[in-house]
Amino acid sequence: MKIGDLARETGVSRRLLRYYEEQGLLRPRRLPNGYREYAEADVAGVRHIRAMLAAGLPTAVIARLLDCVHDDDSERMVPTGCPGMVTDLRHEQQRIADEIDRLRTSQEALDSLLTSALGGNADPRSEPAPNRSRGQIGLRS
DNA sequence: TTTCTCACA
DNA sequence: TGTGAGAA
Repeated sequence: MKIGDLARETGVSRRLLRYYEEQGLLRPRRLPNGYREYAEADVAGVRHIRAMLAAGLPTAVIARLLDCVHDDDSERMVPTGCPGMVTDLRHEQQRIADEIDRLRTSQEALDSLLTSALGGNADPRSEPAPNRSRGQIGLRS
């Protein structure tokens, strides 16, 4: 199938499908006219890519893990297991945990600043944010 | 319709 | 990570 067909079947834009190829996530063969020719299995492949991206995995890792999963009867992505797969996933798990720690530290610093700014108000996150939308888009009439 | 590339958020 | 535009 051509790129437009795959885009229609998966709901992923043609532009994004080309981007996935560029990142090594899809390997369509080429027709003599240069057009990409995708296999039926690429429909599931795109679903797997979306699922892994949603799990926070970077494309470089997804490229390695893509051959380590398959679909069960109900189109659920299940790992088949590859050497290094668990290591990769654990590493990503740790990276995300570190990122959460970093964000929590930022949040605490901002909470502290806001607490000072509000003069000791109990919960710095309870104060409504200032309304910056007035006089901007969407209000013409 | 599709390709590729550059620029950008 | 993902998009838009432009030229072929």
